[in-house]
Amino acid sequence: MRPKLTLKQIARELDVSISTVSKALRDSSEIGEETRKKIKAFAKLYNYRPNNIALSLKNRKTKTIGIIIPEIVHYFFTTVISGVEQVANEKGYNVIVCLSNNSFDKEVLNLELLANGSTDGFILSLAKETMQKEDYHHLIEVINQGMPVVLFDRVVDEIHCDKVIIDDVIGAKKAVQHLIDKGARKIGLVSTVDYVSVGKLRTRGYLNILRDNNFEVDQDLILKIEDMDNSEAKIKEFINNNELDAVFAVNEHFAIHAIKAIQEKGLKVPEDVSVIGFTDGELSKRFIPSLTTVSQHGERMGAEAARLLIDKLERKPEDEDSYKTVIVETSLVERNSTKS
Amino acid sequence: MRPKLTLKQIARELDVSISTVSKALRDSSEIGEETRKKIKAFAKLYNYRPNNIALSLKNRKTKTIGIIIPEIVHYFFTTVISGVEQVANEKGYNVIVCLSNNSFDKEVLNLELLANGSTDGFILSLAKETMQKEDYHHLIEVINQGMPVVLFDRVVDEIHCDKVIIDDVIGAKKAVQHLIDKGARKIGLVSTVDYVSVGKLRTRGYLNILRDNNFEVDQDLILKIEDMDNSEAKIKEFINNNELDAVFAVNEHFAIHAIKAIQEKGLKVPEDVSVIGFTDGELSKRFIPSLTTVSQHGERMGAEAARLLIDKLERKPEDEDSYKTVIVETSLVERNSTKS
DNA sequence: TTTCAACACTCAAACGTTTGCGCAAAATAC
DNA sequence: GTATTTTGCGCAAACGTTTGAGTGTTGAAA
Repeated sequence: MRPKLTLKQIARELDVSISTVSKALRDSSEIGEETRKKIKAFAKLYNYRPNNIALSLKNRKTKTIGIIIPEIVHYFFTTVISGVEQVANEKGYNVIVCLSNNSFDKEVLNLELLANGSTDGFILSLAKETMQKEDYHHLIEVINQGMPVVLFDRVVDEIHCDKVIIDDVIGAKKAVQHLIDKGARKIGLVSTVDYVSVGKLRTRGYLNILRDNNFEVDQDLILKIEDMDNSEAKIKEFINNNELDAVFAVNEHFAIHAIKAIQEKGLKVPEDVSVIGFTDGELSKRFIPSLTTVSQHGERMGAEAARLLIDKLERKPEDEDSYKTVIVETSLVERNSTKS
Repeated sequence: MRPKLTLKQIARELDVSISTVSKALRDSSEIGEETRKKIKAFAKLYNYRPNNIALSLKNRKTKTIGIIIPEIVHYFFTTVISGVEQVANEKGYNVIVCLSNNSFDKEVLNLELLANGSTDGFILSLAKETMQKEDYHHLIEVINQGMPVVLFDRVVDEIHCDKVIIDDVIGAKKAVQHLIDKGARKIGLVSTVDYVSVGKLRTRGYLNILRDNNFEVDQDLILKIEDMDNSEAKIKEFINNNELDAVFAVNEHFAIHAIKAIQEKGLKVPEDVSVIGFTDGELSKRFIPSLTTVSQHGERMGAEAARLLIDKLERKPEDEDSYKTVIVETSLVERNSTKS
């Protein structure tokens, strides 16, 4: 077990100075042909690699970007990570992933950790708890210190920075319009409570498109789920108490629970009731019937976020610094839970 | 936008030396009461946080562990990350996640990156391509340089280090025995090609338990899938060409394709044919019928791996260094794809 | 009055790099 | 043979931190 080689060791071994070694390895013309060759040969033989930490300290940048997500066991977020990773690697950046587990405290902790030199900037989706508390000072503090931040998916207006979001309203409209086009008249909505911004926006899309089509809005056809744990029961009750011919659910899980409930009620999907979900995951593809969904293209979102961040990192200090908001378009993926 | 505060700046501002500031903040008794208070107050006011990079360089450790996984859009791996993260955070470690995307070259790249000072050690599951090539010199090199490594799930004997695996053979036996107990006689196996170690081991479990029960092994009842892309078609063909009363699949996807094929053939699950999968994910829980599976407890594996790694990191140099292999037990989760 | 310890603080080295500058010797010019 | 340039290399500072050793002042014991 030989320990890691440093410039100092090479210098001692070859009886030259540290700077000579450094310069030789970087092909400086200051160093003579012969010495240079000798040093490079030695370095290659013993597989010298510069120490990243020392480089980071010297250069005052780490070539690392952080990403903090609310939960990793979640298809959408993994696709985002995947997108971030691809772009980052392409541009020579490293990715460090942290999980907030939807906890405010853990988000703060992670932020502190990443902000104290470990990363050059980061990409973040807010924890649920943070959005409830509406306490963003930790993020604002970090941004004020000059650390570039890109928010994605779960964003708020109070934080000024680059953002990547989807057109939740438009996505929802597309979905509901599709249901209407296929003949649906009584369309149920299964959403989340309003402090989850995506729930609010998708609900707005639903309402808007109903109005656009001169449909009446019936509040009884709208279910807002507070607690994920009893969502299954709530949805079942909702389905049983209403005569619907279509359901728009703001995520995969709700959609699947709806389908289950519909089938248990003795009705058929999509013959009797059509169902559309939001977020395109494994589940949507593999479920029987496979789910028609609004795909949010997580990978593209991650890629956009990474591009925004790296652009900011590599721009000259204050070259121009307005904050951009990139909207990644959703698309309707038609499968078997809606009439074709 | 005020930039990050350093010891030097505090020192200049308060007209003391850098070391005084450092010592005051660390409550050294060398520093007088009054000065100490003044410095701490100032640091608190301006929210001073020591620079991680500088600390890493000084201490020669980063308090960061790396984890390299073949693909992140995969439920099992995300649960492993989740487990690693929990234990790491508990012990004050940071986690940096890299993806090899099952590519040998990217695995090597990631390894180099993480090994050059960015992390104190890492946790890795081998890329498929690496296992095909059977080329492990990059890992062996890193281990020889004294970097602690823990391998999980996809491991090989050629690499000497700590390992966390599941009892694939036993898990498969449990599954097949369960099928036999429920009366199955013609049990099909849907597995992967043998260079994927888990495929090989689960196949072995299947074969062993058939022998233990004095069943004949019929090679026609064994399907080995090479290419994920055409797995659906292959499985359909397999199901159609054989009269089975049960199927054991080595992962969720294969299991679901099997169920689809069975249903399309006009048979019912579990009444006519029982199906058991391996790996317990979202899909298994939510599919209709929900899947009976062998759960591999990814979270527990991640936690174990992190514990092994951190133990090694915090042990005195060469306190004792044998390599351990931890086996995380699988358990059979009975749901609705098998007879009860 | 001298001696010495205690106190409160500063210096400087170290972690592993990079890089502008300086300096000697060799090579060229006059 | 002297003056100047070129060549080849080393010194030292810097990034931000920690820490043992050193220093100067004070106060008390001898």
